Amino acid sequence: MMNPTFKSLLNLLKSKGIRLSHHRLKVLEYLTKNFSHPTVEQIYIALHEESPTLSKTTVYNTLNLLVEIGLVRVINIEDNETRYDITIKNHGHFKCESCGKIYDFGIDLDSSPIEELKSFKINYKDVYFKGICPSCLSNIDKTKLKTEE
Amino acid sequence: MMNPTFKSLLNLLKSKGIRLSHHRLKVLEYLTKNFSHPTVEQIYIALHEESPTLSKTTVYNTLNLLVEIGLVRVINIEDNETRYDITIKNHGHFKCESCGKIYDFGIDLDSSPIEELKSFKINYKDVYFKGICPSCLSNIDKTKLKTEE
DNA sequence: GTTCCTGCAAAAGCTTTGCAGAAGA
DNA sequence: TCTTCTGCAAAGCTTTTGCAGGAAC
Repeated sequence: MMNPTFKSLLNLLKSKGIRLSHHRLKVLEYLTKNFSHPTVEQIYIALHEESPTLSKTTVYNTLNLLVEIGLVRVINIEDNETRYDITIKNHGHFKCESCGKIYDFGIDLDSSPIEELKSFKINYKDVYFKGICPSCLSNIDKTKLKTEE
Repeated sequence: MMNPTFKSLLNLLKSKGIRLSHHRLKVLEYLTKNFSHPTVEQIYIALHEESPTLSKTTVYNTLNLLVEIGLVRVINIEDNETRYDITIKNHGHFKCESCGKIYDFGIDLDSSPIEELKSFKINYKDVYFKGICPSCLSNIDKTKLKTEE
């Protein structure tokens, strides 16, 4: 049930003096099971079904808390939606402008440091790409073929 | 007064059938003169002084229009502030977490395409870094020295 | 003279806040 | 028991919208 990674997360929270309340655990569990870069709304809707007493305020509070202690990253790929990501490893985010899905991709910006920024202290690096994903590309092709028939 | 770049911008707008109204020109001019990645608020406050009839709605409308036709880029480095950038050339944005200033830096992600994304159609690439800028770093050092005196 | 733009006010979203009651340690 | 968390409602922001009057062409 409880994988080692999840358990180590809980220990980290405990060590910071953060109470492992029912709702916080639910939010954490959701994030570790769904790497879909969810919005607050998505998390709330999903968890509210099984925990009807959960409020959106608590989802906000919990996410802000997790971001603060560095367990969760904010994804600002779009200006009208804030998304959250629990994956720690270095990666970029690609958002499909057609279906809205967000894909992770590996990218290592540390291997060749940027000369211009050598006297800057860099704490976070975000890479956001936008475009059309392969699945939507092939759908567009099909639509074209149909139209041209 | 009107540099060639600015003139070519106007021609581009004309060619798209966009009217060169007084307020639109003011917003465009502001963007070409201030590479400070301003927010809507900053543009509004600056221009409202000389053009008191300018409304915030028009600033929003104009910026959305310019983004739509690809003349201006949206910067979502922070989730509580949308910034705008008229520079076309490829560059990343560094935001100082201490003073809030945004710095441009050159970065070329096209030279080594990402294998994982070879079947994706990529339309936009954004690179956002956060940390502390040299100026704030030296201030922190000075403060430390003072405290330790 | 048309068409499009602009400003105002209101509405729509999203996120935060204050506080009393509930739950965790 | 004491501290912290939670939910509700309200407030605070930013951004969008509807519409009548005004400016651009």
